[in-house]
Amino acid sequence: MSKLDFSPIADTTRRAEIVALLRRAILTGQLEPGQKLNELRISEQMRVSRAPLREAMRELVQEGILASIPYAGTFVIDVAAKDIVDAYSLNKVLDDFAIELTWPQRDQRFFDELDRRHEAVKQATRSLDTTRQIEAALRLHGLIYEWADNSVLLETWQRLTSRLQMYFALHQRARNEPVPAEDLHETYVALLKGTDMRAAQRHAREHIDDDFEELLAFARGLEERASKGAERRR
Amino acid sequence: MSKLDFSPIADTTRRAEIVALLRRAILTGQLEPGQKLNELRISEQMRVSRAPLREAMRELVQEGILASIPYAGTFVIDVAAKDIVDAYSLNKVLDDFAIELTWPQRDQRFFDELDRRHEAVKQATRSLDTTRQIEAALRLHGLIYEWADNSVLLETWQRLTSRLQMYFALHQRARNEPVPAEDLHETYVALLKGTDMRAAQRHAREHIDDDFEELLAFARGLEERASKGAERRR
DNA sequence: CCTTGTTAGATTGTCGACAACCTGCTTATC
DNA sequence: GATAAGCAGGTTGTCGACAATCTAACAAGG
Repeated sequence: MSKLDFSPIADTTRRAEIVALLRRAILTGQLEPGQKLNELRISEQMRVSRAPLREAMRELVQEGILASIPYAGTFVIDVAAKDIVDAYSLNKVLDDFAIELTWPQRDQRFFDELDRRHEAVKQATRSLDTTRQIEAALRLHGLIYEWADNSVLLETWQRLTSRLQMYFALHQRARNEPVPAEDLHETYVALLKGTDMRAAQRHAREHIDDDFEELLAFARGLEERASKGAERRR
Repeated sequence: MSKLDFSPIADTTRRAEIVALLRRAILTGQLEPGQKLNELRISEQMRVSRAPLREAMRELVQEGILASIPYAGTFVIDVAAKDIVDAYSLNKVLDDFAIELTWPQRDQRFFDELDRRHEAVKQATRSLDTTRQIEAALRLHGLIYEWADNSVLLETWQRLTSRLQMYFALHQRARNEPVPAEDLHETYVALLKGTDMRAAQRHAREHIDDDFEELLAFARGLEERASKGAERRR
């Protein structure tokens, strides 16, 4: 009996690869909100028929980052200021819950992984690669969800994260300069290692509120652009 | 200028209809957990080609009630006891939040709608149609989410509800007798009309815990069947 | 000038057929 | 008899073509 246990091999369907490609394009902001996805054009670019592409798009619609209107087209979702407010306020509630569930389950492996991901954030920050920085920060943040041992909660957070990542990417793209925000994670990690759960929860809430103001101001700007930019869908 | 404003007309794609048909079959328990969906067979029964059927199935996979394994098939998700525990505990947290958001927005229209839905539950209970009873109860419960004015929260709850509905349907099917549970809703409605938000939240939590014990016991039974029932997938 | 009908082009939705893949059985080999 | 190779049937994944629908431009009529 071998000690080694293998993980399932990667999905080898075109569909899965298309999903990954499209998701990345959307979450990094390469595909802008409101933009229409032309099936024929994309399928030709990817050297793939429309069938797997369409199936991939259906998945992303359900994932909440694409929106489909029958016979009209499939579009990258529009980002309204209210959406960001909504997502953030729910995120706060979920954070609270995730910390509560994770708290009694913290062990050495948890702390190690926490450090590992924190390190990844620092490194990404140094590299000035904003996309990677966002991904790393979200991965750090996601640890409490992975550790909470509640599959429904984890899945819910991952859906929420897709949007948050999109919002952040747009934000970054608009500002076009990296954000430091390092020390915030420093205290976050420290509190998760500590003994005061309430303090950790409180910090998570406040931590969120910090970047929030800035992001929201940006969102209101987007809102104006979007209201008169319906014709951008082409 | 007419005062009447029209709502968007219904989706007329085959895909949308297939989604609705399949979802209903799953949520009412006509398609059992773990069961495999044969694309050719279903497409012939529905007199539809496989393309829209497959797209519909992709949507339901993302909705979390189907699971897909490449080149092996698409299956109705298995119901594990842990899933029910997870879904319920998250539901409690979301209820709390939904009540908090809805509370300051309650108005006459809210109370009217609350009564309307409560009445629908009573009527479904009298009719002994368990499926309709479940749907009515969930619709009553969903009002606080619709009123909370947080689209992300609403969407999250709807996803969660799909599963809860599936669990309930299985439960009912197994017991094969209707559940009264009327008075529980009576107090729930009364508290939502009252002035003590904390009391309403507390009741929502306890209300949930009530049916929960029973449902969980049932789930453990399912678990055993499922572990040796992988070959039921045909 | 405004409204309504028509038409052409482009795009999405659907179909039937083929290719890739998995599974179980049979057969061959030791 | 056990194991491995190979075949056959069935199912999923993908493709290219056709049908249904939408959009925008233009013409006709008031």
